[in-house]
Amino acid sequence: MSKTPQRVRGTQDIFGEDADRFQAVVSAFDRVRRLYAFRRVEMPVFEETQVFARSIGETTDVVSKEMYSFEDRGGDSLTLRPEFTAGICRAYLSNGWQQHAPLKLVTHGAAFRYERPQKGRYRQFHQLDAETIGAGEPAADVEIIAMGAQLLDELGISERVELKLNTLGDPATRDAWRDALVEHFRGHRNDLSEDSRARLEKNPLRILDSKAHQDWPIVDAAPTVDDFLTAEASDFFAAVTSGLDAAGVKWTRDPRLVRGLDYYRHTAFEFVTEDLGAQSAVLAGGRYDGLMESLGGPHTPAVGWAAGIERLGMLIDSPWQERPEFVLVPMGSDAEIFCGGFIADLRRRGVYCDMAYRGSLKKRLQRADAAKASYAILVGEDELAAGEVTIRSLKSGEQLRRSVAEILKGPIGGRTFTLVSLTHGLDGIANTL
RNA sequence: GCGACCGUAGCUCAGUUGGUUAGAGCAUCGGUUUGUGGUACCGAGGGUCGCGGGUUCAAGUCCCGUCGGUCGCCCCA
Repeated sequence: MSKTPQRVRGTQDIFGEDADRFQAVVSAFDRVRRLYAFRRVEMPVFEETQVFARSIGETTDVVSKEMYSFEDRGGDSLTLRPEFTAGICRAYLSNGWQQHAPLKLVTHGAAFRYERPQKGRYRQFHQLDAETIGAGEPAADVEIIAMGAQLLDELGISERVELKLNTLGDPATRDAWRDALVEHFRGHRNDLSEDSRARLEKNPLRILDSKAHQDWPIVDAAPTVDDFLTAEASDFFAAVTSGLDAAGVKWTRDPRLVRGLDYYRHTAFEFVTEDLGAQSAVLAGGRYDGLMESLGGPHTPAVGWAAGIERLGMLIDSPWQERPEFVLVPMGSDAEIFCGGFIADLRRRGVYCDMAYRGSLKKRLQRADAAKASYAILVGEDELAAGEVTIRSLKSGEQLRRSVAEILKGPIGGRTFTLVSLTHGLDGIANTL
């Protein structure tokens, strides 16, 4: 057993291609959210425990077992955010953001749940989050789902995911449906799995997505929400589905898709995949019109979703790795000093470059090659004496001498000028100076 | 919290029915070439075989425990 500190369970050191994947997901998210006119917010990583405890209501198991809660030095109970929604709602209430309603927001970052790690599931994980607060119109549901769909499309994984959609109706619908479900499952109590018999008392809606095969016939025979939809709830769902159709977002109805908490109303949706083991959801959300009230605020309709960055990162194609255009290769201490200044000049002009400052010339060129740079810039005594550098194409091996003064003639920020003055004449690049 | 499987070099792994001094590839460093990368060849460093106990003449190998990892169950706000 090593004496050095180890990574704590369920955390990740994300490096290399995984880090590139992470960044690719976040970049796509930021691009798409701008297209939909969602504004960026940055939220605290921790909140008073009650922010999350009240948002998840009576499910005390989750509060006590699955939240990262701790006392600070003043004795206050704080909790690392297990998700973004509750914190954003708290901010909406405490900052008077009602004045901006309907407010379209996105954020992303780390979230924390004390769970057993498995594929696509970590204790510190990372989410994208989108919320539209203060909008009760079905158009808000359509817009935010369409944004999720476009994100998945731009990530190139729309073929690997499917949008499942359901409605939970309004409170009257939900209560009636829930009662009917309980009655139905009680009638088949002895045929249910052990887990589902326990769920019958704690969270009967969850029996609908039971993984136990023996439950499936009973689930299939269970009453669906459609039998209990009020006229308003039915109209709302019809507006959402026709809006999605108009937006060209493909969806399938999943009458078993539910949310356990009472504040969820109407729309529930999940983009699911079969490529992530037991974790099928990659982007999921719904309308949570009752949440603000459970936090003590006024009735405020809202809809949102969250998506796991790691899960999305696992699904996308390997992203393009950024590579330097130039690697400087100084030979000798005078050249190293010169290159330290020269590379700063190049970088101020916006050129992505790096310097190989260790080992023999051979080693330095190997490093330039390993970095997948396009060109190496060699500087030794000859070059210094002449006020020049040698540009070597790492593709063709062609080399040319270039005047330092000419390269640096262009303005700060003059990236194109600098690139051309370095590379023209190599690899068929014409001199356009 | 429960279950299954897995822990050997920095990484990926091999290691025979238990049998001498535990191996390979990749990576790292050096050399063939002290101013020329990708390819090739040569060499070097790097391991208390996760940890503890047991069985045995002998344990990387078998048994028990423990810690860690992976996957699944529960849960999924």
